[in-house]
Amino acid sequence: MDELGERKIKILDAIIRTYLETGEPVGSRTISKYTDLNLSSATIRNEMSNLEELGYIVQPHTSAGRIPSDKGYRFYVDHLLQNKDKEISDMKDFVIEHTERMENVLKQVARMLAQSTNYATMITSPKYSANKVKFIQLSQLDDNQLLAVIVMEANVVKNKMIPLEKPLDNETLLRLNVLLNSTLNGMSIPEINLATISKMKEQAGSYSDIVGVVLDAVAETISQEELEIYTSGATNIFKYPELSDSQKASELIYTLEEKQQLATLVSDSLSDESNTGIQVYIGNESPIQTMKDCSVVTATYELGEGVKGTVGIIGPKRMDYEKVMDSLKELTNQLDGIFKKPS
Amino acid sequence: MDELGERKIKILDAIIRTYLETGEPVGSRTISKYTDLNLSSATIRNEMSNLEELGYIVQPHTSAGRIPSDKGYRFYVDHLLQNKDKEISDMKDFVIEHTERMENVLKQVARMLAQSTNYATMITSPKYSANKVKFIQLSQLDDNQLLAVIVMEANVVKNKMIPLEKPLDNETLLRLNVLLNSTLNGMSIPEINLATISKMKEQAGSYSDIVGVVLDAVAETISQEELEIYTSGATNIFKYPELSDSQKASELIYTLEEKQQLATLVSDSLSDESNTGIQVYIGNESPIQTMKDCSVVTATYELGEGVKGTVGIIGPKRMDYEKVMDSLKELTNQLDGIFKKPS
DNA sequence: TATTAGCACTCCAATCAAATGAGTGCTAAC
DNA sequence: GTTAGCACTCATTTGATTGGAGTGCTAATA
Repeated sequence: MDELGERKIKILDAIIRTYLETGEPVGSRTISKYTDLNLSSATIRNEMSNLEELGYIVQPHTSAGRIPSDKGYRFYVDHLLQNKDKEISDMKDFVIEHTERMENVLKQVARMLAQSTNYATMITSPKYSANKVKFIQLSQLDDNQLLAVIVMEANVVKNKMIPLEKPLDNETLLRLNVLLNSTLNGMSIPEINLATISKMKEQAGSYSDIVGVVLDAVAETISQEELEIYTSGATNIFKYPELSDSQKASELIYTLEEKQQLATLVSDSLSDESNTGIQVYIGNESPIQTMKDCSVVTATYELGEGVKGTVGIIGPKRMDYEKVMDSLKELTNQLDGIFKKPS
Repeated sequence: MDELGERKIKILDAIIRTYLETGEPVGSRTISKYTDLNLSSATIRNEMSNLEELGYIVQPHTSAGRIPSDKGYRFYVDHLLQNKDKEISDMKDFVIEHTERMENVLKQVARMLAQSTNYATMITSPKYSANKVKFIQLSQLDDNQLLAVIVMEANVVKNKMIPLEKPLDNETLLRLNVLLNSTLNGMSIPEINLATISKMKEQAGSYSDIVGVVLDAVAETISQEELEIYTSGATNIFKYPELSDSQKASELIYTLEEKQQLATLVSDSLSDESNTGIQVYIGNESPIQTMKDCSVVTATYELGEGVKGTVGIIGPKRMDYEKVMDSLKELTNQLDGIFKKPS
């Protein structure tokens, strides 16, 4: 709200709102008519000229209307978009079916969000770094394979097949199971480091050779954290002419399909924590090059105890920030704790 | 090779081959020059006129060259594309990294295939209907949860969380495990029907109430066959102008993203088995409406014992059928048996 | 009788000019 | 400080023109 002056702000606000609706450059006459400022188009023109000099708006070409610059959008998001904390009553409720496989829940969430917003969406699996081991079991599958089943605190189950030279006898298997459970139980992933492992190898005593193989496999499985990213609604971008020419559409959809690049967004959004938990990247603010003509809004959802994931919406710069941010708030609220009670 | 006559066939062949390369309607003059027929353009014109009457080629508009009709492509694929069984030496080898998670292998295959062909690709997880149960284990996870781990013949592991009212004592658990393994071991999915289950409930005797819950959960888990479909290279369609206008591209990419519709292709391709295992759908021959401007080539891969999956390539009608079919053959060969030796 | 040369005709695609109109910037008056 | 008025700019649309590729048909040819 700095040195802009109230009138300029009102005009900027009007310009941006109008542009968000129409997607067309907006001219002085429109503003003069559709605001309660009672100023002639000429005056508006002067102010617009100023606003342009200050970098808030931009002319696509001489003698066209103005459109917001990245700086303009930024100002709008930071200052003009008052979060009026409106009642969520009229918000479409996110009916999340209670499937047990988290994967399916996430896919579903992405799809619903895409449908209700008409933008492209992404959601990551939660990062379980703070998650603890709850239960481990080794079973002899056949003569040369061992199956390790590991259950983490939030009922995340991991499986690992371990090849063996020769079968283990029952007693060894039992001991191993006891050893694994008693040592690793309640530990979180960062705590399971080399020191822990070598200590266990010591305790294993005479078996230490075979035990080593097993331990390494188990440790690897536990600590390997696959960050899955699910996207949906990629084709929604065709609804916005400014994104739907072959070139841009292709690049955008490619990044959504390939997903790796999206990971940068995630780490960004998880670390830099504003108080609301919602982050807005406008145009070049996004770390992803192909999204320079887009805006990305991300939010963090939390299932308690540092178990966090990211959900994001990708749309044109003139996206409906208000609706999008509300949707994300609502969604993260609902998502929070949905996995707490299993099934 | 019916009543077409050798010369007509040669001309048709030339037209299609030229069109496959250029993507432009091909005129009589081009054919007259680039074939060894030594016929003037006028003669070619007459023949083309005939071919058009017979429905093999089509004029986009008067006074343009001809392009193949669906019927023309069909003839080409059925009769002109002699599978010369060329040495696969010059084929780029599919280097499939040996990750243990099948999911990742499939994703990788789809991606590589898309990259090497420049078309969109899909691949399904194998259908395990004939697969047998190898190992089952129930574990008491905590006071009100049981974990069932089921391993199938091809080392496919399934997990299921079973909610309990009150914990089971050790003996019951042991008995259950024995019962499950002794009864279900070696059974394939279709064999596990209601009769089997109720018989087991009988055998369970006094526990039958609690056993029922567990059995149902296990049976459900085993029989629930999730047909996963992975796609890749959707944005490759932008490389073909005839597919890359907003409308078509959007619809196509949407079907690739949503995937459900692709399932119809799969069942089709698994059932109707030609001797080569390769199926070609040209334009409207495809069961999927949005692909009427595309051709789809599918192949079946088999991991032995009726464990089958489908892999497919989606491209413009003027795709390089020869290369595509070769690639698929090569791929299915490599894929066959890759999961036989675990890890 | 089959093939070919020649020519009129069609139609797409590219090019260009003029007309349109939304919007600006500037100046002079209020 | 605000406004009316006017000249100017420039993307977009429209229509007319042209060029070229290709066909279909007819008449000549082998």
